[in-house]
Amino acid sequence: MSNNPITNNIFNSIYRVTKEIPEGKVSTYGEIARFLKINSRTVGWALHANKDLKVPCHRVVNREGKIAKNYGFGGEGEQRRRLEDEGIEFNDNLHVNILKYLYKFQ
DNA sequence: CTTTTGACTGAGT
DNA sequence: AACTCAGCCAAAA
Repeated sequence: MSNNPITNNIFNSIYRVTKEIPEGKVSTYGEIARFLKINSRTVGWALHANKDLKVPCHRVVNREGKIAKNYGFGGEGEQRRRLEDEGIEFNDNLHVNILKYLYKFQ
C-alpha cells in the first residue's frame, strides 16, 4: 500500500466518512458509528486521536447538537467559531440546531 | 495478558 | 434541560 494516507483501519474509515460531511452541515458520533457498524465511543476516540486538519471534525457533534468540550484544536469556542463561519446557527452557546443541519450518510 | 479511559448514546430521574 | 448509570468497544498503559 505505498504511502497512501487512507488505509483500512477503523480510524481511517471514520476519517474518510467525516470528510464527506459538506460545509454548512453537521453529523453526530452516533450516525457515523451506525453507518460504519461500530460503537459511538470509537468514533469519539478516533476524532480525539486525530490531529489532521483536513478532517472537518468540527462538523461532528453529539446527538443533542452539543459541541465537544474537549475539542482538540482550541476548545469549544474554536469549534463553535468554525461552525458559525460555515453558516450554522447556534441555539445557545453550545448547541446547534441538529435537526436542521444534520447530514445523513447514503 | 488485564485495567483504565474516553470528542457517545439511551433510558431513567 | 441537567445529571446519573449502564452498555458499548478500541487504544494506551
